[in-house]
Amino acid sequence: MGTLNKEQMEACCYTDGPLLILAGAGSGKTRVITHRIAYLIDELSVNPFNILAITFTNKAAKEMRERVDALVGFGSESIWVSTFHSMCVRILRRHFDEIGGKNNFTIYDTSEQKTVMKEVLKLLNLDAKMYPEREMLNIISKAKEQYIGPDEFEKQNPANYRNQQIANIYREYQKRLKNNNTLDFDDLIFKTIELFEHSPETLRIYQERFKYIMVDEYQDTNHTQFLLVKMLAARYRNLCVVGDDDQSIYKFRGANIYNILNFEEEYPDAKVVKLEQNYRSTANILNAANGVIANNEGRKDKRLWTDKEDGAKLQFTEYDNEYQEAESVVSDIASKKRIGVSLSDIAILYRTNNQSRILEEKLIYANIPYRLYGGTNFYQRKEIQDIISYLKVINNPADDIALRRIINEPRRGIGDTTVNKAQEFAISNDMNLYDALLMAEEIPGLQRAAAKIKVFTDLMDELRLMAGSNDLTELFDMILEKTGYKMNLEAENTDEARARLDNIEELRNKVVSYEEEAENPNLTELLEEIALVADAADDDGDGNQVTLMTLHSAKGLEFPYVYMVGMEEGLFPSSMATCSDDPDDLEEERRLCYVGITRAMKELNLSAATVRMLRGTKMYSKVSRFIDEIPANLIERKGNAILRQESTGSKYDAPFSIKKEKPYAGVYKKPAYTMSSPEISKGMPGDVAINYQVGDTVKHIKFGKGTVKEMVKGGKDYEVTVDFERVGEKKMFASLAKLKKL
DNA sequence: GAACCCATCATTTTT
DNA sequence: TGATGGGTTC
Repeated sequence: MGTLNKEQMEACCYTDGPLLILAGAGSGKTRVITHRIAYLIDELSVNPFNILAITFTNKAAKEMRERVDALVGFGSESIWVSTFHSMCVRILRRHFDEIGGKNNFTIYDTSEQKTVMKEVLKLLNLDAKMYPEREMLNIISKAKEQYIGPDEFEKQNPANYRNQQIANIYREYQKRLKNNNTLDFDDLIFKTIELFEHSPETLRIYQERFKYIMVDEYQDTNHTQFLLVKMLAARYRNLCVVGDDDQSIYKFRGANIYNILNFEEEYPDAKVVKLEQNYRSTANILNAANGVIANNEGRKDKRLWTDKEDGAKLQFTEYDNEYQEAESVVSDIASKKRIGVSLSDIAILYRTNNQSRILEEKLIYANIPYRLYGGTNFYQRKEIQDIISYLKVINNPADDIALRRIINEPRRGIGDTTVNKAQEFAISNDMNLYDALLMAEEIPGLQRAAAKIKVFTDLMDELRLMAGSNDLTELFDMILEKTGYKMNLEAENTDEARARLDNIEELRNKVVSYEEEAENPNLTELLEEIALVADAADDDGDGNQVTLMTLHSAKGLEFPYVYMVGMEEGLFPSSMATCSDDPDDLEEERRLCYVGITRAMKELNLSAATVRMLRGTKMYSKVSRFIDEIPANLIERKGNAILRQESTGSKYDAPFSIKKEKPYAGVYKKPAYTMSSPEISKGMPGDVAINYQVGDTVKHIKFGKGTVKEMVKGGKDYEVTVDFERVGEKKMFASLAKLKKL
């Protein structure tokens, strides 16, 4: 594992012109990207400043940044490693004014979008039953993903009353955002494209800057992201996209699988490299995954292989009901624990979040610690939103939504009637709510509340003054004190109030750590980080826990032991997909199954329940078709599943409607790659004289002094583990790290 | 402004 | 089944 294999190297060294890396699950994709960046810098002397690496999640960005840091000697800080959204924010902060915006905009999250939409519907006097907020926001989001503004929306859709109304809603919604000096998530990308279209000079700046562009998880990009990348790469065309069409599972959120499938049509001179060697799973697991995904049509032709051993067969058990299933999974985990398996090596994966409940119950009962991913976000809690709203109003008084949220929180006698009057006045005078409050005395009908309003605006003005000094932790504490928010909670003296105080404390910690880390801490950037980096609670190092998560959130992760529960028709694949007339919906479920299977390294246990309580009613389901798509020689069936296979007169209707045996090539193995191709090794990193060994003190250009702990030879490179005085242990490649013996 | 009742409606999620 | 939201009542 020390070096790159042939294809990985090929992908690493092909740097001029468009490149598509089809990276199968577990094929060492991140390694390739990071090594590619290192190669660009160290071997081709590309200025790190000219490199852009785009990821989808902050987590991925962070991981990539760390790995690049470890590989690249110097200058890695000037590489842009960022998500689409934070990249766009960074660009818009400098140029939004060129298309009539303000560069100090704030970002609205989903709940704020919803509030805006409610107001829009009220203003337009539309029935929320006919025009539900959620659906409206969805339609707008889909439009924005297609780079369709309100006017185009009206033009492109059938000219009926409803569509006209929706276009009006869209227009009004945008107007509100603009008045509040805010953008929603989709706008970040939309407006950046708009900026580039409107101002070719600005686009040119970024084209010149980003001479080398890499996009990870390319199968997850939506249309606007595709457009954005295309614009940026248009000049130098050094565009490298990495992805796996078989792992495209985010269609529902706008991902367009054709971005990756048609990459070669978009870029006819594109080079394609396939990474097909899997380093993660046993052969049995891998071939099970291959067997399942082979049922999809219109995929890129590729087949994962491994030189690992067959390993244990997959297990499938059908239980009577979901309680039995959960209990059995948990007792299995308990026995693993007893023989010394680390709980952090175990994951339970399911299709829908609500399946976690029973599992949690049984885990708690069995006294097995677990970590649940998903669920309510920390930032969605009321108290957190409240405090953030204070920060938002201080930062951007035009933010009506945040203002309304806190104007009477805690109670200060400014009720809905008062606020509504002020809001009406604001709208008819084309000003924002805060400005209206400042002149409350002159607003008819507000004289009585004016005194209270003044106390509030004075408080906010005072806090805003404090924000100017940029001592954010102090500002945070002042908000809690001066608004009485903290006092109120303390006075409540309930468990709930104490939990809220704890959450606020946690938010405070985030502010503190932001201030410590930021180069130039300021409120705008803090809020941006909160909006953009709202990942579910940081991993607290406490490792020995079972992981519970949806199949979706498991993408990109791996676990030695995996349980996939709820393998039932109607649940997985979901009934939405089985009933859909778009066959791709079913294929997407299958890809999700493929993702799930390929998370497992050593052992994969699948299970189903014959009867399951679903939405208050008992559901009798057939076993998931995906179980039958796993080649029979790779899987052992237990429980009801066996009864069904053996006796035709089952109590429930024959679960296996699709029983025909699919032709299968059998267990597929390739010998491990041996490096011999002179063509590939030419100019590769690796011809560095190594004059140090384990125990020596060495110096790294960035990390400083350290001691060599371990050197693993692989091919012509060494993977060196060094314990640095300042930053602790790091793994790096001898050829790239350029360590000097002291 | 809080407490309560009824109706409704349910995938997947990041930014 | 159970969470959520709107509307009503005290």
